[in-house]
Amino acid sequence: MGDFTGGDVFLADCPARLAVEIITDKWAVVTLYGLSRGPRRHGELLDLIGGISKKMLTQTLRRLTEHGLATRMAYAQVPQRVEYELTDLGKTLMKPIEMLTEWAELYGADVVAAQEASTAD
Amino acid sequence: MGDFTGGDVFLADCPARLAVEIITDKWAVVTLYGLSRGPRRHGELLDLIGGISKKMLTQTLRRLTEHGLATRMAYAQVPQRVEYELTDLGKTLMKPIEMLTEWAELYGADVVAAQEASTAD
DNA sequence: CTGGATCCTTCACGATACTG
DNA sequence: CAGTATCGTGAAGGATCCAG
Repeated sequence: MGDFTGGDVFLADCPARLAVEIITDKWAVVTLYGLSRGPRRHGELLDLIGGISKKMLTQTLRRLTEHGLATRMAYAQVPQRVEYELTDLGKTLMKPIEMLTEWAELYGADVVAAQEASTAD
Repeated sequence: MGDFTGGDVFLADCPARLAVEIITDKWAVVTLYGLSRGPRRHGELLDLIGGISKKMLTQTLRRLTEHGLATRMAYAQVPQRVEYELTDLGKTLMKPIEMLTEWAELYGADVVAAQEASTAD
């Protein structure tokens, strides 16, 4: 996403940009989370992740697969069965994500409080 | 990720959702990063973060401020001078973000490789 | 210099219907 | 059940001009 003429920070084209791209994807984190406990079928994820549409889930899963974070296994059955699973690479990403959720548990209330304080001004 | 015991829906309203919202914001992470080394002026950030528009930066900074992650200090000068700085709360978020950038440094190449492999199909 | 207000374009996303 | 295709809407985001 970027060629920048910026300075020394991480914005130029350092690899961190990549992580941001992956994480910034609206449904990626949630989907990864849905896969964190083992293989899941498309329909299972659909239920597990409330609020995501079939289209977005498919799209997100394909992207994760293309990035080598998940695998897609289709079983030739009727009815068709497709399972997604984290790759080893994908699993390595779960640790940073867990850090994030831990942060949210620790400081989420503070953020909400700040938000309300500024809204009620 | 504490709660997500069994058949729980991750998305429902667990605190992690908040972190996802903050992080998912396209420019938030980059902006936080720009502030991680100390107070920065609006214009400085604009240069530091290549590719961001003035509008988006303002908008992102306001949201960070509302969330209690940054402070805005305006000095009554001519020309006007406004500095943004991470709050203590904001600084706590930097650790998870650093985890992410570390991940990117470690595994970014793998992701790119996977991406190219799948694109070249 | 900072940042608000418009305008305008693009696209992300959901809903729906259809294929295998 | 899994995935694709199409369409429509609303939001995101850039460019530009204006104000303090």
